[in-house]
This record gives sequence, structure tokens and C-alpha cells, in this order.
Amino acid sequence: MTQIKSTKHIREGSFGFLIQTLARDIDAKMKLALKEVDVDVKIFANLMLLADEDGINQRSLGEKLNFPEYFTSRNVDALVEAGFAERRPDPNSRRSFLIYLTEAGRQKASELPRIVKRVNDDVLADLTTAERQRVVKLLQKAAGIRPE
Amino acid sequence: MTQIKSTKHIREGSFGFLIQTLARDIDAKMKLALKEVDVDVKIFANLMLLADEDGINQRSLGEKLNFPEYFTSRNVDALVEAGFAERRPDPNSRRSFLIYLTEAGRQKASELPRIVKRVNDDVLADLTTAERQRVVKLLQKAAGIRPE
DNA sequence: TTACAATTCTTGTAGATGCAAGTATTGCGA
DNA sequence: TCGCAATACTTGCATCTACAAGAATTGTAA
Repeated sequence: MTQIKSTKHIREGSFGFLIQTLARDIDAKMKLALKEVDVDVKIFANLMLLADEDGINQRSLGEKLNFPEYFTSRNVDALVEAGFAERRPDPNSRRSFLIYLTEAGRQKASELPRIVKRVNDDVLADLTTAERQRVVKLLQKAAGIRPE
Repeated sequence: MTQIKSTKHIREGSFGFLIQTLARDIDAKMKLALKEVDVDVKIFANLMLLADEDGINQRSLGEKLNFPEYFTSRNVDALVEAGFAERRPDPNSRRSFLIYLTEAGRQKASELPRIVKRVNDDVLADLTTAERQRVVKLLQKAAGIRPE
């Protein structure tokens, strides 16, 4: 018998539904894992990015993470408050700040990659290594990221 | 030269980061698309599911969508308020309701699949048909959904 | 039957998020 | 150089979300 186009079928075959379901799941798992190192999930992405490249302004920080401006603004507030980063005046413009990690921030950031890896491995437990690589490549393509 | 393990590399190769980025993007697009048919993104998943299978209680509605209970409770509130569904007493238990779509709800639900399809197609524009099928299969596997 | 646990649903509350409006600064064309 | 648009960032507010606690009902075991 041919497959009925039930909404269940549509839903579970929907890229969007799958993404949303996985996003919720990953978010909860990250939250939990980040508790171990006392990092709020809210600031974690910023912290990792700054470890790689600080001395940038908030706008470009946000752009690199696909975060809206107001979000970055508040995230930097939280980073500063946690003692992980500081805003320094931009010598080229008085309307922007350059964000630098503190030593504490850099230290904390170094603990994050293993957390990320663990959560990813957990979520992808049912996939083989080859499948993981394939799905990441496909998602990069969908997200408009070209692998270097 | 070998690839440096920059956080940028880790981030963009991270399943979690990709999922979160895509989730945000899809959510925004769905919100926009659903405005055309005057449906809040909050209730849209419930509406679609109920079109396929109503007369179930809130608990199983939530389970099918991987939504927590409190979320379903408020979603049904919204559905009822919008005139798309009604709570009827469960003949088997006074502590649960069975949720049924109204005619308006059923009518509205019938407009949704094409919206879902359009947004999915938009997000997946850069992927071939074969690639789309592959990524959906892989995500289903990661989400623990077995294709029938 | 009685007491206690489990089920089903709701709600209070704190914090997160998104939008739009606001401030300050800079760039640029007339 | 004057005025207006663009840039960079912040904030108020309404809404949403997560968590935990609560209320009503039902199941169960002694």
C-alpha cells in the first residue's frame, strides 16, 4: 500500500521539525554540561569565539555567530559581569568598543571544546563517523557555510 | 599546510552550532510565512498534528511533538482561544480532556502543509533533492525517529 | 477503606528573547 | 560646513519559556 501523506509523515520528514526538535534537545544537554564548568549557555558561544579572535567590536562578534545586535550587547554584558571579558575603547571610533578576554575568560574558554565535543557525540551517538561527517557537511551547505 | 583547530573551525564543524543557527533561521522564516495565514508559530505544530489525529489528550499531544507538558497546556489554551480547537471531557477520566479541532481549525490546518513545504524548500535551496533526502534521513536517525 | 503514589493538567515566577525605539557618533553629499 | 543618513550600541517592554510547585483525579497496595 502506498504511504498516506499524514501530517505525522510530513512532520517527521520535515527538515524544520527535525531541526527544532534537535535544537531543543541539544540546548538542554549543553545547559547541563556547561554547569560542570560554571558557564551560562548564554555566553558560551561568545566565549569560544573570543578565545579564537578577540579585540573585535560587538557588531562583528555578533555577525560571526549569526546573533542579532541586541543579543550580543547583552551577552557581552554577561561576559563582563562574569569577569571573562572587558570592553576597551576602540582607538578608531568612539562609538564602538573592542572586546578582549581576560585571563579568566581565556582559561575558561579552554575548557569548552571538550564539552562541545561530548554533547555532540552524545546527540550523534546513533550515527557512524562517516554519517556524522556527511550530516555536518550537508548542514553547512544548508546554512551557507562553505567548508574551507 | 594542516588545518589549525581554531574555534571557528570547531564551531562551524559542530553539529550543535549548525543546528542552533539553522533553528533560529527557520523559526524566523516560519513566523513570517505563517503570518500569511494568520497562525501563530506557537500553535502551528499542534494544529497540524491534531488535523491528523484529534480526540487525544494533552499528554499524548505533547509527547508526539516532543513538547513538555506545561507547553502543551498553554498551546491548547491558545488554540482554544483562537477558535481552532476545543477541550471535551474524557469519558474515561475526569482529569484529562480530549482535544478536538473545530471546523475553523481543520480548515486552517489544511493550509499549513504548503507553508511548511515552502519554508523547507527555501532553507534547503542550496541542496539537491538527493541531498535533502539524505540529510533528513540522517537527522531522523539522530533524533531517534525511525522512518517507517 | 485508607493512605500514598502516580497521572494529568495548570499556574506563578524568574529569566530569556525579540522587536522597536532610543542615544551617541561618524560619514557623506550638497 | 550643514544636515541627514548610516553605524554601533543600548534599553524598555511585551511576550515567551523553563522550572518547580500546586490541584484534581485515579490507581494501588496494605
